[in-house]
Amino acid sequence: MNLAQLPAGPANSIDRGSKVPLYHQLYEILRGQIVTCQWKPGDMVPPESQLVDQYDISRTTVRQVLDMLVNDGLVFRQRGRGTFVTQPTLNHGLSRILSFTEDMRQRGLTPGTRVLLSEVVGAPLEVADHLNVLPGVELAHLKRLRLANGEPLSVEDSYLVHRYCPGVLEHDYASSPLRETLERRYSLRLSRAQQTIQAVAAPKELARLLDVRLNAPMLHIERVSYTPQDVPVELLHVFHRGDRYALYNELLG
Amino acid sequence: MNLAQLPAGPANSIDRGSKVPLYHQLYEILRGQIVTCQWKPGDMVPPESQLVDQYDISRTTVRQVLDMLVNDGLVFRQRGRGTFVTQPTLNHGLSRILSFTEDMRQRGLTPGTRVLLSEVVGAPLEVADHLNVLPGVELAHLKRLRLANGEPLSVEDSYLVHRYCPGVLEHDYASSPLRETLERRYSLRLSRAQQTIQAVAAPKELARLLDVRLNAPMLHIERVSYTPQDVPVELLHVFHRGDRYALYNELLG
DNA sequence: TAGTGGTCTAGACCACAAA
DNA sequence: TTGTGGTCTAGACCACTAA
Repeated sequence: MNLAQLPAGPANSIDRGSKVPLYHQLYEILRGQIVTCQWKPGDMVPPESQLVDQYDISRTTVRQVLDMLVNDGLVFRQRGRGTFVTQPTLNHGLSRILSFTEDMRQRGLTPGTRVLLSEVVGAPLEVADHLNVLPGVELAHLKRLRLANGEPLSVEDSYLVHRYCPGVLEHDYASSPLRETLERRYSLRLSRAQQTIQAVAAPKELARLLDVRLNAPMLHIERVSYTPQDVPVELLHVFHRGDRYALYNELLG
Repeated sequence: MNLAQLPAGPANSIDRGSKVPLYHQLYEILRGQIVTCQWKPGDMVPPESQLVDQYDISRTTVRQVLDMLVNDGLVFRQRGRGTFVTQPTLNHGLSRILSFTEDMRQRGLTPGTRVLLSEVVGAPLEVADHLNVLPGVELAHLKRLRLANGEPLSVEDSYLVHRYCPGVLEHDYASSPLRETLERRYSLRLSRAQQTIQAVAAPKELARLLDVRLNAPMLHIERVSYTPQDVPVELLHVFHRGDRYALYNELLG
């Protein structure tokens, strides 16, 4: 059995007997084409008429799926021309959960990582609260220094509920994204997250790690990520150097 | 002619002869009911079947409109129960353009304002660039100190293209929101905005105004707002005290 | 059981872009 | 002219909620 031939990921055909709605199945299929880069930015998505024929689904349902992808920012439509895969957006970190690697690539920077700490700990009270577990429950704690073009940019402090991903710390997170391991090895997909963003002053340890003066301004993000079943899995604290990192997003009136 | 009887805002009936799509007309009508608080948070929106009858529009189209309102975060649906107006969300400042007043109300704080500066100036180079006008073009410049429960919280620096709203500075912005004046007096609706968010150190003047020490961490937001025709109207710089203000939002995987 | 939203179909006609 | 997406209709059957 070869994992590459049978990815745990999305199927590529519709199962009419399944209880999963057709539009949801088709959504997973098309989304899979895009996130795996089988359809690349700028590529035209098959026209609605072709999707209707190919999957034997009504145009209304096909359009519902495309609407979802448009909402996700994965594709855009042009009347008379077609539907196209979006160029990676500039909505840095404020609409989709990005790994540090993805974020840096989008900014045209080369990512680097140094693992500072990797240990299993009992959940501190405040962390337990965010992850909806009892204090003392085993958590995987991973602390990493992030570099952009070799320069220190951020410090990430990650707490994972260990029973959902036992042995998670045995992998190497200097080179491969944590989210990738969670998805591949533990089938843990983080589909949703809540975060707060604040400006804070760098304490001594952070200042030293990031090579800034004491009390330098930092962008602090606290994020809790959830599975599709709304189970909280990860509490993440990120501290970005204020002089080197900005968030960008778009608002509606 | 009484403005209260004939608001410039949305009509409340469908015009089948109009070139504006039905779904868009219905969207404006329903959205109007909500933003004017004729339908209040928690209220049930008329069931789809009733909207179908009332406006003589097919259910598919009615559902398309409700989908848009759901996407806007204005309503949510519950199968078997109905569709309801949302409680004002906690997505503070990261998905909809909020006035300071709205923002404070959502946080349960009492807003206050002191106008620091109000003048017409020639556009500086950097500002002109953001607003897509030539350097030197007349801009209305408004600088305000914002208070929460009487304590200094933020400083807002606003630049408006003066020819779109001549005389805008003659109104009183200590008590009424700028956006409200723009919409009522000048029919300028800000429907979209782009912003960047950064942590910065408080310079001397800001530190004095906000009663923090020099170089204290501040959350800096730079925002350009656009009309529905994509004309940039306002460049806004906001500086929030880092210890008293946080942003919150939700992400998708 | 009655009323709600959730899913899905098979059409129709239109506006726009490109050849 | 052809092919694309944009708008709209009139149904159908289902799943869930509440009385």
